[in-house]
Amino acid sequence: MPVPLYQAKAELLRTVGHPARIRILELLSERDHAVHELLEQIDIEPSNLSQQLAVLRRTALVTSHRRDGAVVYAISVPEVREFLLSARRILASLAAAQSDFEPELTR
Amino acid sequence: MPVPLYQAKAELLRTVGHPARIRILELLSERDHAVHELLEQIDIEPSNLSQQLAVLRRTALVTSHRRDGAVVYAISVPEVREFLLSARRILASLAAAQSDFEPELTR
DNA sequence: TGTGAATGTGAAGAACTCTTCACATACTAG
DNA sequence: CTAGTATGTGAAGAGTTCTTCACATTCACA
Repeated sequence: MPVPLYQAKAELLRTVGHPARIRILELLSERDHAVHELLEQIDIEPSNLSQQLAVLRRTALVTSHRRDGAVVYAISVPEVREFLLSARRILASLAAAQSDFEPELTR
Repeated sequence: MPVPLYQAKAELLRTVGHPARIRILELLSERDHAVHELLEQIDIEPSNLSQQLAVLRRTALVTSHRRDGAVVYAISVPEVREFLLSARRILASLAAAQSDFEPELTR
């Protein structure tokens, strides 16, 4: 096994592991968004959004370009969508496993 | 969209986003491992391994039970495997996208 | 029951990440 | 050119996560 792969994976996961950044990636995986459109959807300060976008740019998960005077962001690789779904499936599965026990635990 | 879902996803991703914990999950997704078997494969202190296992237990990603005097760990939900593959696919895709440009950049 | 190997825990400091704020830059329209 | 809106950056402090270390617990079995 290539040793630095764990590092790279860990970095990727930590990069995505932030509520605002997940929100951004989910919005972008529906369609490209201008920064001001993201701002309408996500409740954070403009400069904070900018910071989070910078983090995603640094890891090359998103790309940006200027269109009609606004900066438009896009997902750089389509695999991101499947990845987010995959995370959701784990959560669903964990939640299901927990609720199997809840009847016993809550009585 | 359910608001706390981003939180939960972010937490999950941050939990998995650690080299040792990824290594553990990959080993466990091949087959169950006793703690001392994990120790042979991963180069960290026993107590550190124990800490990382505790983190994974807390988020219910793994389960443990004692078998023949040793503590054996197992993946709790099978979706973890697909999730890790999914992460690898993004990395591969990002790497491919980068190397498309390398010829220009390195000359 | 006593010893040793295996596993786990708590606490502390180092290292890292987040948010915020003040300011910088970019571009558009008047 | 000038004002105004949109976007980005740097730096500081608060908060969080990691690693380490000393020690606790568990269990097998002599």
